[in-house]
Amino acid sequence: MNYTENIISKYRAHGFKLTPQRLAILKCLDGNTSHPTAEDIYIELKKTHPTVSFATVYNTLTSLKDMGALLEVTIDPDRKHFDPNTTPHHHIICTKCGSIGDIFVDYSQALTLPEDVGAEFFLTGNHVDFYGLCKRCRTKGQV
Amino acid sequence: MNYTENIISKYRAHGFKLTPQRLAILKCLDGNTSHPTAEDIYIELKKTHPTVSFATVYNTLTSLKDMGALLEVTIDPDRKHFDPNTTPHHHIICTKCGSIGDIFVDYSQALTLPEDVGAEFFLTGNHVDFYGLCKRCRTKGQV
DNA sequence: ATGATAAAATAGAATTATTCTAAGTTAATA
DNA sequence: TATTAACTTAGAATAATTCTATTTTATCAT
Ligand SMILES: [Mn+2]
Ligand SMILES: [Mn+2]
Ligand SMILES: [Zn+2]
Ligand SMILES: [Zn+2]
Repeated sequence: MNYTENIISKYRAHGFKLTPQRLAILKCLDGNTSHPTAEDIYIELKKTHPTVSFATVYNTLTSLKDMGALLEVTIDPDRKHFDPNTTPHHHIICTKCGSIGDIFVDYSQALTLPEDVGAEFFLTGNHVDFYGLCKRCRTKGQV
Repeated sequence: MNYTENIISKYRAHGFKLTPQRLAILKCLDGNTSHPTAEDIYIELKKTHPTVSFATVYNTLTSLKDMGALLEVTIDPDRKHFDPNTTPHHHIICTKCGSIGDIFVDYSQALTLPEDVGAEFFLTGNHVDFYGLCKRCRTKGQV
């Protein structure tokens, strides 16, 4: 069962309607590792569904988030990125071009809180933002 | 030499003017561990400088960032928070009330990239977002 | 001290990301 | 095939941030 099939059954379980727009968004997200913004998805959708609205994109992304089928990635200060891979993982962002890569390593063992902070906060999760330069941006003489 | 004095000399070194508004913003930031938003600072400034504008707050924050005297914290998906403490450190955000705490631990030793990602990205930095519940929010029967 | 001037402050307009609203459309069900 | 709650849509609204044009001022050289 792939991402889309999985979500479709979840959608049905939640009593959500399966509309062409939603299916197109799911198709766009399925296996997508580019961490698209809402606009990226909107632009992609327009190709097959020219009358689709931004509201539908945002509404669907919110539904998917609420179902736990989509993550919001908060690494870019300018806009939200979305990630259909809900396996816990971390990200690295190229500080030059903004491209985002996945890091499937569990650092939890090392990521413990100092005593004073542990007394103040009950820890529920962690996410590492890595910063770097992607291969493309390191290559000299770029266009 | 405290934060403000330090920044004042840096401002002079950069040829920036020292205006009452800038001094007030520096005073507001000095030793501030609340990770305020631009609006938080604006509201605070209004008390002593009723005619101050948002543009001045943003301009000054940008100047401070450019001078390396201020960090932008990207842990809240809804707005930017600012931090006068430029010592490398990490943050924990209460997922209920949004309060942000500091974590002065260097996890770099443990935060290494897997081979494939290391081949694609040249690593320049890291920041850990911790999620949790603050004491206040854990206390039952809150107001 | 005074004047010249580049830099900064201001009000408000503009922009951008996101959310809301009201009206028309449709997937799901019977 | 009809019913209807849920969905889609266009566009308005909101909120964070940036820009613009104008006025003001800190600094520096007289
Ligand atoms: Mn990812
Ligand atoms: Mn901090
Ligand atoms: Zn890059
Ligand atoms: Zn809290």
